[in-house]
Amino acid sequence: MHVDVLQTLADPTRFRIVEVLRGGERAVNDLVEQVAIHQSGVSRHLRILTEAGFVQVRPDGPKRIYSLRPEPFRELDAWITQYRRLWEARLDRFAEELDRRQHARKRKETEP
Amino acid sequence: MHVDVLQTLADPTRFRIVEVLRGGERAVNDLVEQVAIHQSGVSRHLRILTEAGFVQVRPDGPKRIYSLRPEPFRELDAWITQYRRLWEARLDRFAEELDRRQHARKRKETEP
DNA sequence: CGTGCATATGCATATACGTGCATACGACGG
DNA sequence: CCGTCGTATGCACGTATATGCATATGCACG
Repeated sequence: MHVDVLQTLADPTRFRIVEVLRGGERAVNDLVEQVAIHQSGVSRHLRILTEAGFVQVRPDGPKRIYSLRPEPFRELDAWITQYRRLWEARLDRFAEELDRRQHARKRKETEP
Repeated sequence: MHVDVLQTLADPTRFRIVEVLRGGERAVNDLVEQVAIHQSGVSRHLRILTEAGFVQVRPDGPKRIYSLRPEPFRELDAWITQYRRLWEARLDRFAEELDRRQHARKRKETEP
């Protein structure tokens, strides 16, 4: 895995933004209301998140609608799998197989 | 989840240390050889990792043997589960159930 | 076109943090 | 005891980075 993914998420404000976006796509101003910092800051964080692959933008009139992208989360999930043996022992194989199936399926389905 | 976990991992040197420790317990000097910074820095990082719950120490003569602890990884894994729906859709429930079973097995969790 | 709303960017600042150096602390062997 | 090896800590420094303010850019509508 790559530390950049972690560094991107490690900032409290960006983390919050990501969590809000988990609830669905949002315009910049909607995010500003939830994060307690100035709008310029939010825009800059969104830039960073975009460059790191966490979010994508869709213009809607004068607004810009941001939403999450799966890749970095997937990467993180794949990485942490290597550490599952720390708390599993017996279920390890089972989990790995599940993981394999998920990756194999690769069904794309957008959200509820 | 809590950002501290991410912040702790977000430093390249600490990340490296964690990855090395995935291979098993190590004394401080063993780690120093692998991370390209001064020994004092490594000790400092180990302190941070300890306080964040990532590692534990075991004295061995004059040496100190560090090893990984599962909790923060578990926490991270639990958090990322919320985002699995970004790339899965149907297997989500299955994964959750597996997760539940894992948690049920090891019900032991409190610390300093 | 000009006005207003939504978002991005340049500049300046403060603060946090990783790092090295020197040194202190602790354990063990002679 | 005394010295040495292994590790932790105080101090000083440089740098990265998050933030606010002011302003630029972009888009819609009258």
